[in-house]
Amino acid sequence: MVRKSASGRIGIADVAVKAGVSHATVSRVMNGNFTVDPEIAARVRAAAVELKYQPNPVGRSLALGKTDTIGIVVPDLANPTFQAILRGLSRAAAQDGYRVLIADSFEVSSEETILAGEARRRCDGLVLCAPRMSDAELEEIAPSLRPLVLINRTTAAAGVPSLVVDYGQGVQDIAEHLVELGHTRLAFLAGPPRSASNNLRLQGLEAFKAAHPQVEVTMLEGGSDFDTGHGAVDAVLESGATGILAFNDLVAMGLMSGLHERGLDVPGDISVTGFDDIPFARYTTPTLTTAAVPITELGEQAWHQLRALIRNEESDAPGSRYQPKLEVRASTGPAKAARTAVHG
Amino acid sequence: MVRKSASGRIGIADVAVKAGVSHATVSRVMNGNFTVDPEIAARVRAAAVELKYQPNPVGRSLALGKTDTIGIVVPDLANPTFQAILRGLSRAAAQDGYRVLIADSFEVSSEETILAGEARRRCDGLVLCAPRMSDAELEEIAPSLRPLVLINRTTAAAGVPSLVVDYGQGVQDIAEHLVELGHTRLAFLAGPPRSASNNLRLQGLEAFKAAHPQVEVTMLEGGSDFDTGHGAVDAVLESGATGILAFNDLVAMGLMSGLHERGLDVPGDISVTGFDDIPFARYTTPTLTTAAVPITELGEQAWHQLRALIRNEESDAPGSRYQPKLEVRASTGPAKAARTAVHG
DNA sequence: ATGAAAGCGCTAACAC
DNA sequence: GTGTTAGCGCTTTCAT
Repeated sequence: MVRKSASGRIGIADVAVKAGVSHATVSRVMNGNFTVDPEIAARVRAAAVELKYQPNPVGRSLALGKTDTIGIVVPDLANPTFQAILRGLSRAAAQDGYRVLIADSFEVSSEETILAGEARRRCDGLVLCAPRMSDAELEEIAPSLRPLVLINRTTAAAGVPSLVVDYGQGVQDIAEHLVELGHTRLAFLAGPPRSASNNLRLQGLEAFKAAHPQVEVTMLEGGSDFDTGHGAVDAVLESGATGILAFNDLVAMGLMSGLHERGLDVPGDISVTGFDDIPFARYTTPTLTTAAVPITELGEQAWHQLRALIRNEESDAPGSRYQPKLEVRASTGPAKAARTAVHG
Repeated sequence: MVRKSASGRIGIADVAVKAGVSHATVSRVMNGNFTVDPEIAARVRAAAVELKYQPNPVGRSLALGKTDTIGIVVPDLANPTFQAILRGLSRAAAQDGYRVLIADSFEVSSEETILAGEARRRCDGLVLCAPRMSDAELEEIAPSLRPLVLINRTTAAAGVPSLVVDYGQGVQDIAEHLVELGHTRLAFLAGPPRSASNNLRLQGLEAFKAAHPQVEVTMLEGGSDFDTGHGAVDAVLESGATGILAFNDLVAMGLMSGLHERGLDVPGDISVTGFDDIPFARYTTPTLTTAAVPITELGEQAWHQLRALIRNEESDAPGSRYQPKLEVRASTGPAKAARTAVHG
């Protein structure tokens, strides 16, 4: 029995009526099933075009058990790193006909769990970006979120690949670079406390300190944006360090700006380094020494991993590690005679 | 008849079985229907918790005819302007329990129509961000996309509010500022050709030229990123202009960087202005004179408009106009004695 | 107050 | 080859 669609919108039933066939046939035609008589198929297609019929994805999703949508949960959509990941992910997924649903947790780790679950139920898979939740919680919810890909975080839960940038190694490379320039007093302007990538940087610094006991490394609290860097000038000067490793490029830029306002020269008085190599980094004055992370590619790879899981294929690289690449530019230079700490 | 859910996942039927009630009752409880006996309701809730049951949003969407999701179509997710709009939109929508589905058209205007339609069918409403398509096409498809909100674009189609930034006025304010500083030869480093906001800027410049016939305004082709600005140094110098209006802050930063490399001083030799007032603008060297656009707020307002349409309420402000605010910083200064055009 | 049943729009197994 | 029918998981009349 064929009824006309009840709602206002054009449904498969309307096309069926117009073409004088059953809605099953319409469905077949719309899905390219070749067992349909060419003549009838043409009639159906004509009716569909005339009525501007487009299958309702919700009905389709319910019947097929898939949504052709993936979700991504990020701690902060304002952060350029996550924007870049989102961009890479969205572009790659789009090429395979998948859309992306975004969920911003605004750095509230308790919210993350809820958001992730909700997003996952609407989608065929999930990318969890540098989640702020604890290892225990992550491991507990991970199975229920699969297919799941982790970025900048790992978990003991099975079948959950993760893509992580080796921030630890990157920080060590930067520190080595500063030491080679003669710096013996360094300071690290840290990122958000719960950030996994910040922890990796801290671990890297520990390794560095162990290898270079003669170098003094001061730890300063921070954040991930310009203002953090700009506001850290006092603390930086107080530390007496001549080589500053900022959490990321944004922080470095804010810091350089603040130092400039104080009449200090970079790298003449102080060398500053960033992290990420965002496009801005090569246009700052001076241009910024940093560690390049192929961050958009990370988003793209996340999709490839997720796609493999969704298709139930063997993942070719279950968990990849990305090595940042040191980019030496103009914000770092030889250490000048040791500065004395400035107090106040 | 109550059957257990067929698929692997926990469904409403499983909870019904466990609680010894019909799934209708479970549905009532899950939706806070108070006609259910408190004792039974408690039993159902307990069963739901124990089974970790969460209603399937797809089934819900099909039954309710709504998805609690909105879509946003942007021409380029890499553009900070659209990122900011997305952020504002996402944050505001999340507060009302709505999620955001993104569709990036990658500046391909033919793709926009398809993407918009697809996104719309999965969502309860759509935000179309500075679409590149023609007025005719926009007007034609707009009705089928409603509830629809336009950003930086208007249409004759009925019931489609739009939020537009008055880029024309902003550009005029900047140009006036440069004239007051004594500049008589200006150049505009344009944005993407199909960009509506670029057209608005061009219109603003026409108005400016009409009001200031004595001022020479050179038009230069451009784009919307750093590289555009950086690569425009030759053209800028060739123009002989002393006051350069860059399409946006990114272009301005690229240009300043390029000028710096040539040993030219900003604003000593040339004044440079941006547009948007992205956070970076106050940290460049020199700090950037620009026109501030409350772009995140724009995304937020887009949601409020869309929400009103979805709820079928009267929109309180059917189509708002945002005035950019001139921010004078250090990248603009008095014109020095007229430079002669540099050739080659 | 609760269960049975219809229906949201679609796909797919099953008959013919 | 095509129509009939039974779901997909949920909400919501309509009976009781």
